[in-house]
Order: sequence, then C-alpha cells, then structure tokens
Amino acid sequence: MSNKFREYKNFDLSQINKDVLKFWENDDTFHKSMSTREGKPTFVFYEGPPSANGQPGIHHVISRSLKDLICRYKTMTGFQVKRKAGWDTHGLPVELGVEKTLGITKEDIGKKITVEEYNAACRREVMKYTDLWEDLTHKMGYWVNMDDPYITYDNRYIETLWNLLKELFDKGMLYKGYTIQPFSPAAGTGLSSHELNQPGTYRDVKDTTCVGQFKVVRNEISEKFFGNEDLYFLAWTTTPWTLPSNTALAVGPNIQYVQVRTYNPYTGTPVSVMVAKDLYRKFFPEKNEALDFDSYEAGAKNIPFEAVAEYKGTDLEGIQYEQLIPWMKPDGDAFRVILGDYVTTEDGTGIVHIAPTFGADDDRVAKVAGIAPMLLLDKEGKQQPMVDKQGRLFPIEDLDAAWVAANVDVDLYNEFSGRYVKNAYDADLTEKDATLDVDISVMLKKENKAFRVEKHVHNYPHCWRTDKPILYYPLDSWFIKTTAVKDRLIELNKTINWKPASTGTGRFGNWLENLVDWNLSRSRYWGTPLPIWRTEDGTEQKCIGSVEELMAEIKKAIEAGFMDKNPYDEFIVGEYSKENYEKIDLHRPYVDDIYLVSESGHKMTRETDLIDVWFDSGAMPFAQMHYPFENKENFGEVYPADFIAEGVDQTRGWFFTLHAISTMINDSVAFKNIISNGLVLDAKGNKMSKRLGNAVDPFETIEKYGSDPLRWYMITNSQPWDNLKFDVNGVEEVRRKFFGTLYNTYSFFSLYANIDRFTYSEADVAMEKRPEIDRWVLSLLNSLVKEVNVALEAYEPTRAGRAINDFVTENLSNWYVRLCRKRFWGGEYDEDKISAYQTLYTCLSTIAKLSAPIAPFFMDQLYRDLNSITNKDFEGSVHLANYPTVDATLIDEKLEERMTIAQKVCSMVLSLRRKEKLKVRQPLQKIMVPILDNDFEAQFEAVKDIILTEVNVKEVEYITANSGVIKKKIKPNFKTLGPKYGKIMKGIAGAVNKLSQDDINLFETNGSFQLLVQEQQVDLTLEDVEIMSEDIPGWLVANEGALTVALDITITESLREEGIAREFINRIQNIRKESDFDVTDKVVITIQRHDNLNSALENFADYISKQTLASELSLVDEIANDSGQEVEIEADVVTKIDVKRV
RNA sequence: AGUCCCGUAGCUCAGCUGGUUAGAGCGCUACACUGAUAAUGUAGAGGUCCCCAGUUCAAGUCUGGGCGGGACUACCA
Repeated sequence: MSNKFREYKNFDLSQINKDVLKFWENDDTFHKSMSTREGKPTFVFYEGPPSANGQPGIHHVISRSLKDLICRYKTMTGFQVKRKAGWDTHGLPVELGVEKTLGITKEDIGKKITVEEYNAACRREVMKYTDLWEDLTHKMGYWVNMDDPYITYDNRYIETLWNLLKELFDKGMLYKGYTIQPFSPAAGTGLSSHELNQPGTYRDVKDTTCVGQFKVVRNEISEKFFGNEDLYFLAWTTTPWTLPSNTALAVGPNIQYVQVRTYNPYTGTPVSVMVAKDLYRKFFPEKNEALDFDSYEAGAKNIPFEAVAEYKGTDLEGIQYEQLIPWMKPDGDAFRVILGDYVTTEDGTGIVHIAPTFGADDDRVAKVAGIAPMLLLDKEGKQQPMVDKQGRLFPIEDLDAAWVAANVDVDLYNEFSGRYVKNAYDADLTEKDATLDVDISVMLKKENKAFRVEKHVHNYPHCWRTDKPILYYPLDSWFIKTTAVKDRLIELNKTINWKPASTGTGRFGNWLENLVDWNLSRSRYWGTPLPIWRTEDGTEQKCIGSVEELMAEIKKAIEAGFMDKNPYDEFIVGEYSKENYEKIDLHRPYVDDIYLVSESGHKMTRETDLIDVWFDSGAMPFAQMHYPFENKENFGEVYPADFIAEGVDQTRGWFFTLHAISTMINDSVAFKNIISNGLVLDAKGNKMSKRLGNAVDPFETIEKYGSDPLRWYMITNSQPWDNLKFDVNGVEEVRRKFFGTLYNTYSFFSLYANIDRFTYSEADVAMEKRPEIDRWVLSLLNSLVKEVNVALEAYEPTRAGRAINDFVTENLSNWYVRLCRKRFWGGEYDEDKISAYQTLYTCLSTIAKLSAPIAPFFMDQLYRDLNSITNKDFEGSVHLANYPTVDATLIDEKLEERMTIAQKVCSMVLSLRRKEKLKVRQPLQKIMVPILDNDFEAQFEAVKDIILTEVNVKEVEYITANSGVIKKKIKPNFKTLGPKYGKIMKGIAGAVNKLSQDDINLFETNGSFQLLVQEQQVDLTLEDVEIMSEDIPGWLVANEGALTVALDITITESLREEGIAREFINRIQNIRKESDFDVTDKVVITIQRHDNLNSALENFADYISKQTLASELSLVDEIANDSGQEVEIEADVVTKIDVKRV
C-alpha cells in the first residue's frame, strides 16, 4: 500500500458521497458505531415515525440532519446510541389515498367493498413509498437502525397500545362522552373536517336571527348595576332554535360594555340593557339620543335611550340571569355570565349566547367555567341534547318519563316538542312554512324577551352529500381524561430542555394550560381498534389489554354461546415471534366479529371506534419495544429519550402525545431534550408544495451536490427553529466556500507532504519549539473545539457549524496556510517544516472529526485520507473516532489577540499600498507604529516578522507616546460614565471630544482630569476614557479602532532593485508553470540585458536563482527570436527571459 | 381569533447582560496578487435596523400597540 496521501484530480462531493456510502456498506460502519460502544452509557433517541404513504421532501432532510448529527456527535463522545426506525401506518391520509386509488368514498366501504378488502388495500398503500424513504435515508447519510423498524400496524405494536389503554381504563381515565362535531341529520352521520372543507359546503343562507333579552337576577352581585328598570343582557344568535339550550352568556374580558336605559321595541316596557360599546350604535342610533323619555309611546318607531354606565367584561363576570326559555332544567350550575376569550365585537352584541350542546366553542368555555350543558334523558336512559338525530326537538314521548316529570315544564314544551329545527329536514315542510326559529322569536317578542328579530344572510355549512344544512351536534366519543393530569403535565414540561425555549413555554406550555380531554375516537376503518366491549345498555364494559386476555374472553364467550369458534385459534399465547403474531389480525373487521360476555352474562359488542393515530405514535416509546410483553426488565435503558427532534408542527401532535402518554402511564417525561425545527420554504419564502411546483426534490439536490453541502447549508444558514428559505445557490455557495476551501487546504497539504515524504512518523515537535504562527493556529483550534463542544452540548448545531466554517475559511486557509506556504515548499526538511506539517495535519484531522456529525461523508473521507497514512488515532472511520476535546493549555489568549493585531495591521498596510499604487512585490523600508503602552509593544514585537513578511516591509519603528509626533484621540467610555453621571452624559461626551492634545497629555501624566459640565464637577480617570493614536503628521497613516500604522513609502535604489528582482522571480515562476516543469525541477536561466535592469539582476542574482531553483543565471546581450519569452518588468521596460530545465 | 416564530445592506444571516462609526458572506464595481489557481487579497458603493409610542443620560437591543410573512390550534354568536 502506498504511504502517500491521496491526491485528487478534481473535487466532486457527489462522487465522494457515493464512495463513502459504499465504504460504510462494506465496512458495516453504522453497526460498528453501536457495537464499539457496547457497555458505554446509552444516549436514547426516538425516531418520530414518518408516514410512508407520502413521498419524502426536502423538509425531511433538515429534521433528519438534526437528528443524525446529534446522534453521531453523541456516539463520538462515547455514548452508545441505539436508534430504531419506525413507520406511521394508520390514519386518514392512508384511507383517503386508498379511496382515491380505488375510486370509492367512505360510504362505499362495507357495500361496494368489504372492510376486509379495504383494510388490505390500506396495508398495501401505506408502504407504497418505503423504497423512496429508505433511499433518502441512505443517501442523505441518516443513520437510523432499519433492521427491525417498528410499524404501527403490527399486531405486537397494537397489543402494546391496548395494554396502555387498559391501564388508562383501569385508572378511570378512559371515558365515553361527547364532542361537538359537524353532523348531518339528513344523512344521519357526522362529518369530518375535511368533508366540511369540500368546495361548495359553505353557502349564504337567509335565516331569522334574534337578539335575546336575558333578565338579570337582582342579588348582591348585580345590585350595583340596577336603576329603576329591570336589567337585561342582549345576546344575538343566528340559530334561535338553540336558545332553549342556553345555559350561559359569554362576555369578552377586555371588551367595554355600556348599560343603556330604553324601551323594549316590541312591548314598550322600560328596560335597561347591557351591550358592547363598539356595537351599541347599531341598536341606538345617534338621532334618537335627543328624544324625550317620558313622551315615548309603545310602538313608536324611534325609541329614546340613554347610556348610563360603562363596564369592562371582567366586571360582569358571575352575574346571574333568569333562564330565557324555561322548558326544562339543566343538571348543574348554569345561567350566569362567564368570560370567553373568543368573544369579539365584529357583529351581534358583544355578548354571546352559550349553548354547550350545539357549539364547540360554547362547549369549551362552558366546561372551563363549570357550566352545565342542557342534557335530556331519553327512554334508553341515555343523555341527549335537546335535538334528536333526525334534527327534531326531542319528542316528549321519547324521553324518560320520570325525568320529564322532574325536569320538564310539559305545558310549555308540548307546543314545540318534535318540531324540526330546520325546515329542510322535514319532507312535509317548504321554505314558505314558518320555521322553528320564527316561532321561538315570536314567542320571545311577546314575553318581552326579544330585543330585535330580523332576517340575516350568513355563511353556513351544508352537507356535501344531501345539500342540507349541518348542525353542530354532540356525538359520542371516547376520551382520555388528560385534564386530570394537567398540573403534572405542566410540571414535567418544565424539566424539558426545549430548543427553542419559547416553544416549550409558549406554544407547548400554553397548550397544556388550556388542555381539554383528549378525544380518542375516530369513525374510520384503518387504524388501531378501540379494545372496549360493551353491553347494549352500556352498563357493563370491558377493556382488553392483551391478545392473551382476548383469547380468554373469547373462550368464555364461546362457552356462553355468543361465538361459535375462536378466530385467533392458531395463536400461541406467550410466543412473541413475528410469525406467531402474523397468524392473527387485530384490525377491523376481524375484531368487530368478536363478541364477549359480560360479568352478568350479557352479550358485549366492540365499540366501533378506532383510536386517534396520534396515540399510535405517542405510545412508541412503549410500543416499539412491545412493552410490557417483552423488554420489561431493560425498558429503563431506552426510556425516556434523551433527545428527539421534529418540525414545530408536531407540537400539538407527536410532542404532546409522547408527553401525555408518558406522564399518564409512568409519571415521567418521554424526552429530556428536544429541537423543534421550523419549516423549509422556497427561496421566496413561500411554503413548498407539489401543487405549486416549487418543491425541491431532495434526490436531485443530493445527486448534484452530495448531501454534505446540503446538510451543512441547512444547519448553518439559519437557526433550526427559524424557517429556512431554501435556495440551491446557498448550497452551491457552501460547497465552494467551505468544502472547496477545506479541500484546497487538504490538497495543498497532501501535495507537499508527499514531496517531503511526511507521514507524521516523527515525534511531535514540542510546543515551545513551534513557531508563533503554529502555536497561534493551534490555540485557535482549541478555542474552536471548546466552542463546538459547548454548542453541541447545548443542542445548538448552527453555532457549531458557523464557528467551524469561520475557522476553516478565515484562519486556517486565508491566514495560516497563506502565511506558511513558503515553509512547505523548498528548503530543508527540518524541525520548522515538520512543525508546519504536524500543525496543519492536526488542524485538518481535528476539523474532520469536529465536522463529521454535520458533514458525515466528506469528513470521513478526509479523516481516512489523513489517518490511514499516519495511523495516528485511526479508528477506521471518523464516526468511530473520539470527538476532539479541548486542550486548554494550548489556548493562549494573548497570542490570539496579537495575531488579530497582525491581521489588522497587514490589512491596513496593504490598504495603504493600494492607495499609493505600490505593488506588494516592491519592498519598502519601514512602518511606524505608535506605542501607547508596554504591553502593546511586546505584543507587536512577537508578531513583527509575520507582518513584515506579509506586507513586504523591512523594519518597524516604534513611536512612543511622549515623542510628540503622535496626534492622539480621546473618546469617552459610556459604559463607566453613563451610570455615574446619567443626565449630563451628553455634555461630558461633548467636552471630552473637545479636549486638546495638551489636555490629553496632561490627563495621561496625571492619570485624572476634571471637567465642569452643566455646573457639575466631573472627575475623570483613565478608566473613563479611551485614548488612542490618530495620526502621525507627515506620514501616510491608516487607522482602525485603536490601531494606527504609518508607512514609509520612500523607494531607495536598493529597494527598487530588489523590487525588480522580485518581478523577475515572478515572471520566471510563471514561465516554469507554463512550461509544466515540476515544482522540484532545476533550471538554467538566461536573461537579455536591459539598462534599467542590469544592476538589479547583478546584485540580486543569487536571490533570484535560489527562489527559482536556478543552477545558473546569466545575462546575454541578445536572446534569439525563436527562444526565450518577452516580459514586461516595469511600464515600458521589456526584455526577454529563457528558462531551460536541466 | 388565540398562541408561537420571523422582520437588520439587492440576497442569506450575525449583532452577548441597552453604551455612541450597526457587522459577515454572497452579489455588484474597481484594482491587485499568482508554486493553494475553476483559488486569493484590497478597496468602493449599498442600511429611516418594518412602523408608532414609551422607559432611559443612552434603544437594532427593553416595554406596549400596530403592520407584514409563516406555523399550529380553533372556527364564530
């Protein structure tokens, strides 16, 4: 094997990507990265399962890069990081995909196609794009263990879910309740939100609306609001049929309300009403303000009014009112004013009528305030809303007689019992018939309970199948009582390290604060079935927690005669193999065919609901291990997770369900650290979508650039939690700027190392023997190592990547390598040269390790290219190596500081040369630097040589502060003076800036100075100001911050000749290069005489020869036309050079 | 509508606990350099730090209110 460093012809990251993938495959590096860490502390990572029924996009690359880099980093720092891949396989998107593929709708399931066939299609559909996903995972270098992924439709996975559900059931945390959902009485079915989003469902309709007048109960709370008249709240509704179900009124906490004295327009009764200030002009036009109160007659068109008081919403909270339509009584607290954060003053009265059974918001705020809904008891003993499933006010005869006797005012209700709430639901009625809304409104008018009744056009959703209006209606659902553990959820959340913190305290924290019970039910087919069986009357129920338990219950059911045979007969209890679990299917329709027997011997059927797919994924810490059936003892090794990362859109999804299930089951967090990343937008900041055609194909990008620049770009361009405006040009820039520079640096190293046969076989050159610049770059390198470690420990990869980027492009390449080039080429293979090689090698190797988590491909290549030759700390792959740790003894802040001075001075001198049009090749005699303190002189002296070489100047002259030639500048130090003097700060600044040179000198000698500013004495010390040199009159001077440099631009004859010599060297080098000579070839040089050049050539012949590896340099009178090359040394000074290889 | 994120040069982003010339890279223009060369250096142009108030001696930075972009949740009398 060659012991030369590999040299590249061209730089192709895409090719490197492929080469390294092949290497990892052959070497089995991923598995090694886990097996070599056997016995080490574990770092637990959870993979949020993607759904494989959609294609992977570029946005998946960013969250997976984040996941991957943390896991690789932790591996390198010595942890064993197991990470199991997973697939999310259930849910609506899969079903919709299948419906589209098969050309059917939900209604066809069970009719045109059996549930069995349908679910089989789902099972096929869901894994449609697994190949693509695995390909992306592979190509982008996302290391996750795909040997044995968890799959949510797997029976073992479902069995764990059942087990968890049973645990919740046993704890009393699983209950059946209702939620308000869109419901179509005409179709007799609930509608999903996506059905409601079908085009054409929202239509403008004209309905009778009613402003109800709710009479306030006069008591201690309300007394202060009362005058002579009765007091009422006004609340508007577009659905008067819900008024009988009213149980509360909501006001906006920050809305202003006015109390107005007036007359009811329909009855002429004097009343006092409460309405939002922003809206009261709608009811009380300005023109009526002047009307006389006493001369008002009932029925007159213009009604006098008078605003008497103003209140804030919060002032009204708790006021009680009389039930508007007292047909029946709710069971519990009701009829008071509550606060609703969603109340607006856009329309209506700014006071919202609350009917918890017919509005989702209503239900929510009522629950929070402890207000009871209006529920009836039907003949079956079930609680019902006031409207039945056909859309009728519940017929009295359908209600429980005893309940009716106790709660219903039958005389009042009889007139309305059985009426349809919308005429559209009644086949016998037409648009012309009076609606329930109208009849109720008329009734209220008569009873002095309506303030305004009018027709109103509004937007209302309709059933997409029947075209009839939908109702928001309470439908049965199973819930998890998450509110019972709300405090604990909040408490545990505080222990989680969120990146960014605001998502944890804000978005997630607020979500927990406003937690409602988790609605678990889904009326679909492809998902985890709810394992609850019930008797017909609902009095007995069983929750099944395992297949074993189900088998036992089936056996009982067979004995009781409810089942003929056990469909899961072949299943072997206690045998956890894949094969065994493939013998059964816990999905619908199979579980639906299972009937069980209750304790009292009744037949039980399964609740047909599926569970929310988010329960599937949130339970993955348990279910991926088939806990507790397997892995019960070692569960603690993989729980809780140290780290997860997903898009911020998962906050209320996966993040919540993980947290909630873990808290409920184990009273523990599910994850300790979390990065929630933002979205990937297109270059213009628009959301990417396939439909708009602005989506970026990750495969194309990786193919073109390799995944390293893509990953590096995504990580370093913006903080992960900010949205990323994805621009391919940025990827290209990263490729060129960062990877290109690093590649160039390596190429430079390998080129010369191979020439010198450097293989790091020598012992390390002692630090104190290394030149300043080596110690400097190593100091910076260690500062970098420290910073990168800190950043990654804090889960802030952006900071880490940016720091590495700066070091490589600025310090290593543009400064270290540029200044050290001459040390590598030519000359002896001495200690200085070895030191240079070792230093550069260390930098490159360390950078490879530091960057490996972010750019795993190129860095592995680089690491192996370097270490396979030297065998220094060679672990076969960078991903098996140990992450660099800081050697604090190598960090020298003074050294870093003075090199910064050197860099600045060089840049200043170069800038001066440029202004004077003095080429850098022209040597100059000296620069002058003002020295204001001893420390600065020492610092400068240490980097003097570097500066002089870099700017091609022969010497430096220090000018001391008191030499009198320096013009000084003084600036106030706001940080020290501000707190001391406050208000007169501006005056002080003005006075300080005006100080003369003599004042400054006096200040410096005395160490203090007094000023009188705005009649106040100000004592300044040197701490309070910054004194710096500004100018050296008579010289060419540059200034930057506190630094000042003067350049002597006199060119003596000797300097001129040296300049000419360097011009020649440059031309000769060019010729060598054009002639394709090898860097080490010796040459013979012949130059044609020229009067302007001769003496320079004679005086600097040795210098020229040495620099160009010439064994002979001779001057001739003329070089024949067919040989040699014409060169221009200065303007109009032309001669010929002939360079021949020996 | 609520909650959260973002708004600084043409573009992508820094700017620590408030401190006085607001920075970098890319792009643009000009010049230089040339044994890292499909590199590199120097300089220049380019900013009402989204707007309005407030706190402060001092605000890109803190507070309040808007506006714009995005996400999630919800959906209305």
